[in-house]
Amino acid sequence: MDTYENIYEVVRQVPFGMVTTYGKVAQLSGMNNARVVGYALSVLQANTEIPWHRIVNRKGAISYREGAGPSLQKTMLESEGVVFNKKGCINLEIYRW
DNA sequence: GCTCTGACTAAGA
DNA sequence: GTCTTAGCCAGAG
Repeated sequence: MDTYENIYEVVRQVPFGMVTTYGKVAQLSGMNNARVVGYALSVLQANTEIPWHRIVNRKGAISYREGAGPSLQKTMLESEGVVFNKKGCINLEIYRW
């Protein structure tokens, strides 16, 4: 459990209206493995306090099981003021934490 | 204890 | 810019 605790801690530090990448979280959490970060978020519950929707892949695109249902995450990010481009990707130049 | 899979990333083509 | 290959660590079988 302590393994993912670092990851959750990092994600929780992401400010409102910003996003970060799996690699960044992995590096900050000391995991150095983006896949584990994704796995850690996958075991999170919907009523969690962790802003998992602020985590995107390196392209800035939504990742919720590779296109399983990104509409929810996109909506939540838009509610925070995050803007998506035509490809449905976030401008990491602006919103990257 | 070994093998496969996985919300990924970096490097090469 | 996109596609492919290799690598990383942690769970599930």
